[in-house]
Amino acid sequence: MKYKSITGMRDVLPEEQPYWRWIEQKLHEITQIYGYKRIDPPILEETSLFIRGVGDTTDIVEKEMYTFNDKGDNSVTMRPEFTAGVMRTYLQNGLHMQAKPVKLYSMGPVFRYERPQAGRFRQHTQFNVEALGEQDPLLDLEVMSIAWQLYAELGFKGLAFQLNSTGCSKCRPAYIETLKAYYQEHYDEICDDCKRRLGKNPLRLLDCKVETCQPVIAQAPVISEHLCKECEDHFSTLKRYLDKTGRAYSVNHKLVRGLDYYTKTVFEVWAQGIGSQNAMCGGGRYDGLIEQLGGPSTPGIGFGSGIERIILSMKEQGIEPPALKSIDVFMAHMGENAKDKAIELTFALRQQGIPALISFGSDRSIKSQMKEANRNNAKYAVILGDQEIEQGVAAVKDLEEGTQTEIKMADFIDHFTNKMK
RNA sequence: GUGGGUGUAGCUCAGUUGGUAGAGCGCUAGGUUGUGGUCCUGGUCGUCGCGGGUUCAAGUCCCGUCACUCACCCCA
Repeated sequence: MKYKSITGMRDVLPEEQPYWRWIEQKLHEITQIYGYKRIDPPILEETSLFIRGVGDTTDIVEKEMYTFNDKGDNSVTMRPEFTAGVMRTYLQNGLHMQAKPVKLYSMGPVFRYERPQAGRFRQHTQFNVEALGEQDPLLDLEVMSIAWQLYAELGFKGLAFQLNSTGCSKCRPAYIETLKAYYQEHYDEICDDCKRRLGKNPLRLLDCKVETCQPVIAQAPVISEHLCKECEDHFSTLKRYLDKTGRAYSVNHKLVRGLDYYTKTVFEVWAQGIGSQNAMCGGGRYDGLIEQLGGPSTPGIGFGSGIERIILSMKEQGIEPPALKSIDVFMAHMGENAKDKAIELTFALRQQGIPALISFGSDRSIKSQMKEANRNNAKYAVILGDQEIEQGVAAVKDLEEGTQTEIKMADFIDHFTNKMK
């Protein structure tokens, strides 16, 4: 075999399509219930949009982007996430002039050049929900609830949010200084990765999985105790709203996010079956992002959810999607006259919206044609041979019951259209 | 970028102390005269990831390389 897929790129085979179909359908349904409208930004954007939007010191920007120069010598990048692109189209198309909040969702592929592993691919599919122009924690509740309701309706049990607040530009810098000072005191006790994080991304210190770092993390200052009044109020109100609506959550002081734009609320939903990549969705508030991108100061909140991860977890938990439409009629035939008639009838059925297959070739045994009907899970097999043509009938076998009857040719289409109603 | 594991038919895998390939599933044809799902029988399918080395002889040992996979990093 000469060609194979590129590392980290995955084929979605027919067997998996029912999962996709189902998730997409639920997503469209539920976003509509909450009044969110679909928006599709392009995959390719100016590279600087992501550098500015995601943060120039993040891993995503530093080493994971699919960036190249196009034929006009412009640096372009295949989106590594949705939010920056959605913000760009929000500003470019004047959505920020509309009544607030502006509530949007998207779905499509995103690209990150990472080493693939369970639940992590270089191309994966996200759906993304964004709500802009409102600082009320009610909006946090609403956005989080979309994820909640979607997973619940897909059949996930025991859902719970991981929840934290990462403060804002007023209170976070002071907390980070406190955290750094604490870690300086314990410098000899922490792992090499943490020594690096201390300089580059101190919030991630809390997230380290190395055994020897755990005692240090356990005693570390907790951000939710260092929030300003505004952030504190926001956080406690959100928790109250979550309680009120029965959304389970656990406050996770270690939950921090890798993108620079998050403020106040951050959350994830965890799931089983996706290896160590346990977040099925992740998101939070980004009250400074739009201004950062050159727009008017506008609060916002959103999340992304990886569809491949949802599917992995569904499989792990034995959640089956509804089957796609199955075949109703399989048309078997013997002889040229019968084949001509079979073609006519098959296409007439299809015209009526009845799923129908017809056997290919001309000299196949009835036996093998019946096997094919069975393999395709057809409900009925229609058998046409010289006898039937002569008598002006079609033999119809019910493959579930095993019974067989003859239908007059003149009644054939009506017979099936009535049956399939 | 770092570390562990694995690479044999379309799929899941077996291959014993080195002697030049097997099973199940699938696909296909049959089990008498035009009928499926169970059962039985036959058939189809492999440069044993790739390159080099040791050997009379390598799927089996050694080296390299690539790919896949799991984990770290990071993230959906």
